[in-house]
Amino acid sequence: MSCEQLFREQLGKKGLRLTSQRKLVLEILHHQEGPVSAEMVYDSVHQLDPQLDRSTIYRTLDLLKEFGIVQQIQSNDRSSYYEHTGTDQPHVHMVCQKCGKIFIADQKLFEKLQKSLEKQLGFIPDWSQMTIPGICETCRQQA
Amino acid sequence: MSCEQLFREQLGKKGLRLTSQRKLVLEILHHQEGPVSAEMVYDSVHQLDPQLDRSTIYRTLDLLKEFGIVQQIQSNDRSSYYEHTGTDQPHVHMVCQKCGKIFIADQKLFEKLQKSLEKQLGFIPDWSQMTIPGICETCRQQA
DNA sequence: CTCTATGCAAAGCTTTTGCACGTTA
DNA sequence: TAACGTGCAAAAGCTTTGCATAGAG
Repeated sequence: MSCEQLFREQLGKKGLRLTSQRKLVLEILHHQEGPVSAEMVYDSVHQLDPQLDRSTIYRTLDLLKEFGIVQQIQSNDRSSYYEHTGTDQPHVHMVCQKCGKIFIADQKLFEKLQKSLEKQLGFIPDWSQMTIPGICETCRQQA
Repeated sequence: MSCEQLFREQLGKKGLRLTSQRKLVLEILHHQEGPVSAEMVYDSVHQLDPQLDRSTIYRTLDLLKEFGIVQQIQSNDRSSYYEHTGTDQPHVHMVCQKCGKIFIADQKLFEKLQKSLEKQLGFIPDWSQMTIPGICETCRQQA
């Protein structure tokens, strides 16, 4: 099933509608590589539909997040980033504090940690929303 | 060496000065249990010195962070939290996405993960700035 | 006595909201 | 044709900044 169909279906379940604006936002996210900010989505979308408002972007991103079609990522700046995951597993992101580049970590590395946290503190982490700050190899070599 | 002395020394290195305002902010942080927002610091500080401005709080928190005397924590709301670490090791925080409570994780749990990330991606994480989102035990039982 | 720090007021930035008008199913 | 969605404008919330004055060393 295509992403758009999935979106339409989920919207339908809640009595909501698939509009051209919602389609466009999803379309843009679909063609992005890696996480993008709401502002970046706006920029792309704006070129195709100059009328489309930022508020519509935010409202659409909220829905897509709710449906698990995109994941929201915390960054070190003040804004959120969004990544289209489709039917893939959500994954953990690492953000270089120097260059801002975002890396993706192997999910397996977190399995043991997850079990320990659950056992010790009863806390169940949601890795999909997590960002690990740090320094990437390139920036480290430059320093 | 006391925190204040450490602060004064670090300030001195940069030709900066230890003012009564900076002392007060550090003092307040020192007597807090767990992480507090800039606004919470402001509230406490305000009772002792009603003149002291928010901008001074932010400027001071930046310095303290730079010196490693406090660590800044991302939360699930849009604001930052700060925790006095003094000479202790910085630690990883977990934030419950439902009740907003902040937990502290055992640093040992992260050692293996750290090695793997460094080996696989050349990425060196800065745990002191990391926050793990998730659901705490209490909220889970209520659901 | 010099250079830094502060308070004040205003602006910045991302995100949210209220409302009248369009549009979808 | 009844909800629902959109654009617009304004506001909200946290944080930053410019500038004149006050204060530390």
